[in-house]
Amino acid sequence: MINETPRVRFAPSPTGYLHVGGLRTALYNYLFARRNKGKFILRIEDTDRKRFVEGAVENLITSLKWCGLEFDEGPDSGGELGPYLQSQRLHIYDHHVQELIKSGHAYYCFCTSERLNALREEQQRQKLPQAKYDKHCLHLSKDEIENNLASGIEKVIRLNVESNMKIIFDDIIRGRVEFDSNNIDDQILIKSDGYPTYHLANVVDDHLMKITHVIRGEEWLSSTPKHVLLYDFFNWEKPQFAHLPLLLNPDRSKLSKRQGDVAVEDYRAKGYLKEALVNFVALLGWNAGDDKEFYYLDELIEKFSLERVNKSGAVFDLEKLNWLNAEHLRKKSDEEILQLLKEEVRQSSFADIQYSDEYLLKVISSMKERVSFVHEYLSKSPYFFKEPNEYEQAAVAKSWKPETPDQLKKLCETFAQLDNPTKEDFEHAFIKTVDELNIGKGKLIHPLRLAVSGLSTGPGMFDILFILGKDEVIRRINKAIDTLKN
RNA sequence: GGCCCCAUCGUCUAAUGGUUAGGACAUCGCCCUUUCACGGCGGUAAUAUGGGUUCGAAUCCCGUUGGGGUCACCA
Repeated sequence: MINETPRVRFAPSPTGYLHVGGLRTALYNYLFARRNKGKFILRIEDTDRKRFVEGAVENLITSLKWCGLEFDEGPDSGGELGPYLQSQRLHIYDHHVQELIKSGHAYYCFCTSERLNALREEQQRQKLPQAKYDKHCLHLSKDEIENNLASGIEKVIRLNVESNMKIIFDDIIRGRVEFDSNNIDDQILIKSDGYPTYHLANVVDDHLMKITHVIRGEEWLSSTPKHVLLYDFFNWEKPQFAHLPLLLNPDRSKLSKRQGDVAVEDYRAKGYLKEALVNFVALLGWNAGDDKEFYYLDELIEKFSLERVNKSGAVFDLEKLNWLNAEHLRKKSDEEILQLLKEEVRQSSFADIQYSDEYLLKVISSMKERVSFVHEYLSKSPYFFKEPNEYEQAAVAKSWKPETPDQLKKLCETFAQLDNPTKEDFEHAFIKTVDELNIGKGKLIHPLRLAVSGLSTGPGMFDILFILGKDEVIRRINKAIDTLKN
């Protein structure tokens, strides 16, 4: 145990997508493995045939890889201790559960769902503290069991939990946790369809796959005593447990679909950078003990430790995610952003217009401090991609005066004389014009911005003029004069 | 309801017996500025509560309250 290389796993059920809570669990497992030179394993817990979702496993892997979490062993990456799909390990669970039956720690149960329901209702009517199976089938005779088995009636296999036992385990995050076996039900281990339940499968697989640390969500804490019992009954060494605090909705309930996006692919589709998502989710429940909040994955690996994971749940705060996205986006080089922007343009309504890299790079450097998402280059400065067709109402009312058209015409005449103007040339020409007009700069600069961009906000005026170029600027001014003259 | 977990600004968190309880997001104000941002400066804002222990408690113990999780032939 001491010098064993750590082996951890992320064991999601393939429900169709990667939940951000799942991403956080996967990330902590990954960081722990990389930090401690261990192995990170992906195991798919697909033992519920009713919940089978086509393509879910592929989708899960795609999301995980998009985030940069590469696993060492898993369904599509091989490994010595596979298969890594539980549905392909049925014979293994079957083999092990037979041992339990032999040793008396598990037993066949032939109770119908009608009897189980009646039992539960009766227990509720009596206001018993909790509903539990009454161990009816534990007391069946050998012959009865043989006959039932031979007759082929439906059966399950249950865990035989003894009463009056203390079940204690140490959790890395929560410390010592204690349960009373009287509160633990005779959990079904093998379902009537022959598939194992989570409890059996996860213990058998974690043992066989030599998992050293079980790092999972807090929702598993209350079923951990069942797992501890199984390890003891099998006479297996237990892994170390670390139950992570839950990710919460703004109302502090467990993060769920009803209150917003929960799938990694949703955030990806909304334009969040993987660096930001990973950085954000890492900080939900963990910190290095200092004030650093901006991290890349490799820095997280270097700093991560389970000992610094918090105990209490954390609200998934979109505002902070947005801020981190902006931070990560601004830290990228213009060339990196160029690639992202070209992809964004390709998927936009401007797809068939050609913009040169040189042009887009100018747009990027002028807008970089003003956007939080790549798609905002298009939505916040559409005028770099097409001429304005309408003009911001409030700004027109505020700055478009009766004398404005004539002043802008004069400005156009000055611009027209420029030869391949730089930003400074535009500025000088502008100043010369307002001087001749004997008006303040502000008198003309706002209408000019409006005429050229249709909006009242954006990069420096002369940056916009330079990026657009002389001919386009003059064209747009004339169009604005025509449109707004009324 | 039983069992289990948790409890510092609105949110994420730091402070592992001695701090004017710190930082970040958000928010508000000021500066910068032709606009909007970025940036800079500053403000509002927290130890749930009652008892202990201690010279001293956000920190340790107990109770209360509050929140969450879990009680399936789902994971």
